[in-house]
Amino acid sequence: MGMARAATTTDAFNAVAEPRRRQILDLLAAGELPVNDLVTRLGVAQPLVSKHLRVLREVGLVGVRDEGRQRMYRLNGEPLKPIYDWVKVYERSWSARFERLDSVLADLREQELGDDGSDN
Amino acid sequence: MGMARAATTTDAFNAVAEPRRRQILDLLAAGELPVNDLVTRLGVAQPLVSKHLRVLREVGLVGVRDEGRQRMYRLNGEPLKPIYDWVKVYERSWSARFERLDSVLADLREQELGDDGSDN
DNA sequence: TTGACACATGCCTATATGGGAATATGATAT
DNA sequence: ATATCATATTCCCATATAGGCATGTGTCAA
Repeated sequence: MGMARAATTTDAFNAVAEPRRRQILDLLAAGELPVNDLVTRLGVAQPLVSKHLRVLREVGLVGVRDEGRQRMYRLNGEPLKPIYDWVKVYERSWSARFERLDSVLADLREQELGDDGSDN
Repeated sequence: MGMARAATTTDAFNAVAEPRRRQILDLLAAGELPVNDLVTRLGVAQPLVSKHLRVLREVGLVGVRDEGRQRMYRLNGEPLKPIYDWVKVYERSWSARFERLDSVLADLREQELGDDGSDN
């Protein structure tokens, strides 16, 4: 009764963990594209692209529109918002913008710990 | 010779696809913690926490320090930067901040398409 | 109708889990 | 030395892929 890794269709986090799917989204960011264009630009087999698109569709990251025999895929970035919101908080851990503030806070913390009441 | 999903230790994208690991990072964001504190706060089995910590360590998202019989884990957010950088670009697809600009661009595009040279 | 084109789906395999249970490792206290 | 506490590792299982290949489905042209 073991559990495996969560499905790629569980949420955007799992969906975009796959590099190929991020590439697809990057390509769609410039505008609608039919599957074949994605196949050409990615240089991978068509069924594979279709499968990745299915995953992206199931988490709502892309939408489709029928146009003749082609299917035009378009980006829908909204499901990425939870990722952005979550990761944004951690920006302070690498950005130089926060370095000064962090060092000040660290100093305050040290001062507090070392403060034994004496005024020296 | 089939390929499976990339290892969770491949990069931060795969590592944080697991909700439990995001929880761990969230807890460590407040400061160093020993494994047992994480076990208590997460309410999951200790071996499971240790395994998640291993994954996080392998992608560099946490560091460890030995303190007696405890192992103090600390956050290192830097590996999250690629995620932030990638997802940041898509903010325009959901944020209201960009809605006006986008609608202007859409109008321009339509105008261009519909422009047949007549001035009506 | 027949054929070509654009996609989607089904089947198969090797791989990588997340979690449970038991056990191993390491440090501290007695 | 021994018991105990704190973590890590190992073995196991069911599940979920990503990719390759073959095939099904739907649309348009001749």
